Amino acid sequence: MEQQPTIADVARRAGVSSSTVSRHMMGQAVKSREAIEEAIAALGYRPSPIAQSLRSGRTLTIAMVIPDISNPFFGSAVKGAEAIARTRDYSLALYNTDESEAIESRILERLHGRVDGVIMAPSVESDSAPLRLREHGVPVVFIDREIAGPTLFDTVLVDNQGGTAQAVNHLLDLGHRRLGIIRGPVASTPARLRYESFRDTLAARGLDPGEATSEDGDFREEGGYQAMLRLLSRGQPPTGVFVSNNEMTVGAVRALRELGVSMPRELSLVGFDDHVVAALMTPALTVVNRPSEEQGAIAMRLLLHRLSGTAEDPARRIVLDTNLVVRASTCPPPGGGAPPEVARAGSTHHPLNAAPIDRRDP
Amino acid sequence: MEQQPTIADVARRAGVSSSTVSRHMMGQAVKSREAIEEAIAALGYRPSPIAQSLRSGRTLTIAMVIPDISNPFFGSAVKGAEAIARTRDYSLALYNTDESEAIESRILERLHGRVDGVIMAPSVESDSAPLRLREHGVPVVFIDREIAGPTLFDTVLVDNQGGTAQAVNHLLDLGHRRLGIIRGPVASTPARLRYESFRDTLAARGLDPGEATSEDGDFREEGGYQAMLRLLSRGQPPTGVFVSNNEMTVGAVRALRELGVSMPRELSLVGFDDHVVAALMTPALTVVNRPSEEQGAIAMRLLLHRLSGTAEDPARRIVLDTNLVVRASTCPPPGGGAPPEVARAGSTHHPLNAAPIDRRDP
DNA sequence: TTGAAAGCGCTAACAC
DNA sequence: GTGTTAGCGCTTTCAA
Repeated sequence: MEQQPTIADVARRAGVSSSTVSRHMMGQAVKSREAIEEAIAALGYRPSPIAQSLRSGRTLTIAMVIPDISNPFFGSAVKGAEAIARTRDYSLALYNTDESEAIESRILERLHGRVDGVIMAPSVESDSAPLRLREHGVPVVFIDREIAGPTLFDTVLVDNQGGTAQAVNHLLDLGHRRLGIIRGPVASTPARLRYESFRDTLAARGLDPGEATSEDGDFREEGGYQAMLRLLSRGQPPTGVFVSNNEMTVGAVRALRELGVSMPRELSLVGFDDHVVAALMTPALTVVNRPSEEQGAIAMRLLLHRLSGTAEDPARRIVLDTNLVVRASTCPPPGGGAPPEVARAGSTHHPLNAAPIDRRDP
Repeated sequence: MEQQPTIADVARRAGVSSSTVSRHMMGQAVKSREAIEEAIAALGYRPSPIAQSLRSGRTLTIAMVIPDISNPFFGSAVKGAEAIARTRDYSLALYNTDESEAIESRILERLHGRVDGVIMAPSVESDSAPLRLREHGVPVVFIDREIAGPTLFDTVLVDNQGGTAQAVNHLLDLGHRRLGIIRGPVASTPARLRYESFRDTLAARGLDPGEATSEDGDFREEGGYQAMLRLLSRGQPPTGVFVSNNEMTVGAVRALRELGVSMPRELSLVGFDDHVVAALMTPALTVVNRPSEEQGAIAMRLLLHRLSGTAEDPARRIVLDTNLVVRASTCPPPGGGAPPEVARAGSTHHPLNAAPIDRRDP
């Protein structure tokens, strides 16, 4: 509970000036090294990071501003980012926006001067707060989402279009013709891209996107639950449904169970984002998977690279590949569809995730 | 990209001294308020948090040091803690130890002077790093785990003994007599307490704990998987198994499926910690649940209370209740056991989590 | 090789 | 009510 010793204390004890101690700390060769080291050890001296920051103008801290830390995707991304940060002696300050633009903008306002850079998933594409940060010289890297306008920021996305196309084509290949989608908040990048790509893929296959049913969700479990209920209350409910993210998928499955709709016999489901346990559900879920920890790590690397400031590179936009993990929540539609051989052609099969499933009735 | 204006810039523009500006910022009444406010707005002045910290000695940052951010329990705890912190204008710095004592101690060393307080789940009970932080005047609150010795730190635990007893008694009530446990790393608080309580509960019910089979795990999925494989390779494998945490439960279920062991017909399983999707697996998992977000929030409240420094209260030790969520992964053992009515008596049933489950074969 | 001094941006005595 | 001054702990000129 005592006062931390300062560099002046060390200098006094070693019989030198504080500049000499500072030089020693900076790795310069110094005559009185031994005495200084003795004093440092005896006093337990540690330089004050705050004072160092005030001098250097650098905080060695990166902020990560994300919509929902309890979403496993963001949890993994944070883990990946933190691991990289630590290897470079940076700390990670975490902020949760709860998908709220208001909260996000309040957080961002407070970030000036506290952090050297920001990794964020903007809650809406119309967001202008990142631009203000940028104007103040704070580099920003987008993860998973971006904002409208010219590409000014380093960005790490996944191939939302490709992933969605994989999912939709998989359903079409199985023979489904009445498709549905549970969207996310379409003001956000991934929700918009996944929705657009859903429609584009249908059109590319000669189907009328207008006939597909779609419901709004909010990227949360409850939203997925409600959306699925609405989807099934239609006169002609879809036989194949694409759900735009992991949390909503959980809610959608819950709705199916409550209504007693058999999956995949009556309804096939493909989700975006893998859950650890998607493989363990019965039926195990067919999902579009992506490297989430890697996504966070790459964002952090981009940001630290920019902070190292060697070059004024143009903004980089990195798009990571997805892969379709075909499990048991998809099959041909009730009326019959394409044969399985055709259906599964072209889809990526991930054997590790498709562990044999005990179908015996408990 | 321009230089941030300082308080001196504002003072100059408003035609006053910087102390007057400072007073205004601190909420004092000031004659030249209008001119100052104009200058602040025109220049976009924001006080430097670093400089404020250097003066005040406070960083308005709390560190949270946890073993695994991608574990949903810790994810929720972080979410709860961050929410409380933000209401008080504190930031949360997150550090992931990956269950490694070495990494943890390196992180803690770097924390001096960077944060006002620390919330942590020590990786081992013999950990002495928290004591060093404490000596340097940094308040520490333990979450979920604690260290050996006198209670010097505020601590927020769950009722590991009570929760384990609920689980074990549930299995015994169902008629199981050959029980098994998959332990966590017993150098950590929850792993030790859950293991001890497992044995104590057996003894209290007149059974010999020595006859129960136990396997070491590491609180990770892979450890649970391996432990379950070993457990089942015994001559007389248990009919009821208690798994000490959520990640290991996922691994254990995977092992059961690979081996084609039917759950719960051949083997009943109870896990500690709920997963969002535990309810969606088939069979849905019976688990010991606890309020994880709340646990993080309480830890943060305790810490901020201590920082407000009004009183030198003794350390507080808060133990949160668990509740047993009975789902479908437990039933009487193959040879037959107590009738279900008796078996389920005394267990806490959580209706929301026990949604009806589609048992039809897909 | 080293010390003295200035200054990073802010706040709090202390005077007036 | 306001300006002057000192100082939080550090690093880096500038001289010696």
